[in-house]
Amino acid sequence: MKTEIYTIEPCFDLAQTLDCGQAFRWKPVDGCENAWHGVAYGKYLKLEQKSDAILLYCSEEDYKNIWHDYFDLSEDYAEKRAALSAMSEAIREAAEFAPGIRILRQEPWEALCSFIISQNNNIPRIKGIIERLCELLGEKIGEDCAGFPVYSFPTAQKLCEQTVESLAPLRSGFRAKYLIDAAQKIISGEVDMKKAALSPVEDSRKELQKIKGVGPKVADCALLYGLHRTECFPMDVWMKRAAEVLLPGRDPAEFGENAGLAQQYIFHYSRMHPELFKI
DNA sequence: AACCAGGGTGATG
DNA sequence: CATCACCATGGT
Repeated sequence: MKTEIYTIEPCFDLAQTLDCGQAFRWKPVDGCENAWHGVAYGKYLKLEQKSDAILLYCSEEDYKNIWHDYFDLSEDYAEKRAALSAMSEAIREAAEFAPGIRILRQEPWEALCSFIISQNNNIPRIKGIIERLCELLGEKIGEDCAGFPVYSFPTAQKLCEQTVESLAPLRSGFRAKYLIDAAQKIISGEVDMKKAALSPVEDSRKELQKIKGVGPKVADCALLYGLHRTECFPMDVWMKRAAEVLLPGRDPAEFGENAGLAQQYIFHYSRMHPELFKI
């Protein structure tokens, strides 16, 4: 039962949201940035960018149960953008450059794994490792619009049963042992993502950092993208450089509940203007 | 408290 | 073709 659902949302651009480094399983269809497809919550979705709307190819039920929340469509991004723009000229300009960025509500476990994989790594390779991880240990849930098989993201239980050797096909290098440690601690309950979702953010960070391979940066990414802790402002090498130039003397904490969105605006803007940050 | 390895790939020159 | 860098972290 395929349905077409339109969402008329002024601050929602597919390319800006799906290719800004927060999620790794979305691909342009036929290399054309007007249509995208990917997998989340065990479901395949294809979407198209229209001039004044986004078209989702999914059932009404999936839209209500999954995609509306996944794309954070209850939130008013125009308002968030205005609030952030008022706080910093650089953020105003970065947000104007990509006003259609939204913070996705990804699955906590998937976000945690994705950002463990992301450490000291480049985006094309991160995507490759995650794709191989899903092919190796995920469930086949169907076929995409081109007829290729589609796999869900593997469960913690499935990953828990692996060894560094069995994960060799991922070519994830030293990160394999971190993935296994994460799965073991989630399954044993030693690390509780539900708790991390609700605790004061310093406690949430500490909770996730019990996992080997999870430091402050990876914890912040898992919190922001997986648990929607939007006060988190993941600070990596890129962001440090960008912040020196664009936000000198500013503390990300100033941006409050919208710090994570500010980070995405700045991160995306910096990646698209690398010439500004050459030493 | 500095420093270095880990693995493979993209980017740069 | 060689070298560097990489959405960091753990270990020494």
